[in-house]
Amino acid sequence: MTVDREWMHAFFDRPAPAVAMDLIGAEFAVGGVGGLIVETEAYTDDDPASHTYNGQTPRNRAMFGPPSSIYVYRSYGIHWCLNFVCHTASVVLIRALEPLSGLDLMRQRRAMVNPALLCSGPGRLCQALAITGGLNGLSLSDAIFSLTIPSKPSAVTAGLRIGITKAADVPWRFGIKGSPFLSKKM
DNA sequence: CTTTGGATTGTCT
DNA sequence: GACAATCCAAAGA
Repeated sequence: MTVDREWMHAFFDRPAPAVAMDLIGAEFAVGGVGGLIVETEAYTDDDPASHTYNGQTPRNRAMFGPPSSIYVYRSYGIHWCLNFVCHTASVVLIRALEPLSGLDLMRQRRAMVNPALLCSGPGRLCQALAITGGLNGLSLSDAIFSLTIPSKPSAVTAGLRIGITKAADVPWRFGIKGSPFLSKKM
């Protein structure tokens, strides 16, 4: 257990783009509900598109937490978005999962049947996994979470981040090209 | 105190 | 493709 936590800390204590790339293909679940991470985005501390760009505030406080903790924020007043904290106030936004376990619960929470629509977007994924602001700041080593990094790296494609206006030219979106579970084609 | 603008999604045309 | 829904932190006055 201690080993797991330390390994996880080391994995996340690196620049966000590297972590974002290595998370593709990882298996992530909350309370046994989850799947394979197929899409991520990186935000760094000196990134104009990042919530940390203007320093620490009450909202982004969790982004300054230890590596392997999580940052959850509300988007457009409606949705929640999940981030994994990396080195120095940089984070990885989890944008899409390929559902593997707990499909029935996901369908119930999302009021959707099509598996391609259950977790294909940051807001959808949080709804399917029941992630809310109440989990903000928790550690991924907490018992309700499970995260398994594959021994073999996946074939990862990089592209431009989605839905932002600042620093929109940085290729820090990562994903599995051709996956039907992406929020948007790569 | 007031205004502004989203790291989105579902629905309608 | 266009747009409304709906919250609240951040910034400005």
